[in-house]
Amino acid sequence: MPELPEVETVLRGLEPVMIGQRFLTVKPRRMTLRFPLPDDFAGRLEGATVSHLTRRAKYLQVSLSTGWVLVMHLGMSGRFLVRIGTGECGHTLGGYIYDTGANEKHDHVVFVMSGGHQVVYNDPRRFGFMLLIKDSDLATHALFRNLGVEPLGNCLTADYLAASALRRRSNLKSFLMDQRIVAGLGNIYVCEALHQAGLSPNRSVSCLIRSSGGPTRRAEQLVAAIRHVLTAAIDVGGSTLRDYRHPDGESGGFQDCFQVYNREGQACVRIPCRGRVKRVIQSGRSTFYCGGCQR
DNA sequence: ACTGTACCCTGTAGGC
DNA sequence: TGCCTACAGGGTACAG
Repeated sequence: MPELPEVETVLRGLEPVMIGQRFLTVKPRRMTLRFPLPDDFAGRLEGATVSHLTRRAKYLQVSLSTGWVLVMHLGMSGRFLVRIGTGECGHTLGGYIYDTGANEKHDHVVFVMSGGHQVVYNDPRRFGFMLLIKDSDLATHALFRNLGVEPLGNCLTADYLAASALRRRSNLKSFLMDQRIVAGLGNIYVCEALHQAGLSPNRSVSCLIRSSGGPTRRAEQLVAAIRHVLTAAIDVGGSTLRDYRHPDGESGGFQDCFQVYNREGQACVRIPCRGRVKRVIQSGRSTFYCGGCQR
């Protein structure tokens, strides 16, 4: 579900209700999501104060006063909802203040914050998970150790893409989906970035490398396209498909900007391209692209 | 070492 | 209406 722009939007929605606040009560309504919740999950969070929130790839990291970090991943269908709560006794004062359409049956974890909000984790498919990792172990933890560069950071360059492509023989789609290369891209934004760059998802990654070993113009275009697509998506609060919502219940807007994703059979929007959007399966996932302008 | 497949789980859309 | 299949934003354990 959530790719980088959606996780970034969730982060921004949670910051105002979590930063500087204590966990008063933590109520796991189910002990296992994708993995079991950490031992004594509630006990280790209750009383701790949130110092700050960060995002790495598609992970949310909530840093605590205790030196631990609550690491959360939303999987395919995870979402956070914010309710106005009473705090100490955990009774809901106003119920859902926003009509989000969420099914309460899938509210798996409730964080009651000292500021008077309840942060509810809802996840029908339960592919999401939560972990507690020591701050000092974060960088070397198996989840983060092998992650590639942040696509919106300074490390994503045409040189980096070309160098990463040297050791590989896959196509561009699989290459960009690989979190060890670029961390945070998913199916939607890879499809959109490749369309923006005018590159076919079937093309070999070797097209990024010059014979001298340096980056090609295609590599430059790809970097610019990734940045552009992600930035535009974050600006409108990510994409809302099916059940994804912001913590405040609002929908994202980027689904209205899709050029190829979910548009199989429709006309390419690029002018003067007259191609139609195709859907193919690559590595078991749908790829949408225009056979006309993506070469 | 790399690449593709099956799988975790639930909900929804579309065909009949 | 119901039943069936295919498919969904992710990541991992395997087999080849």
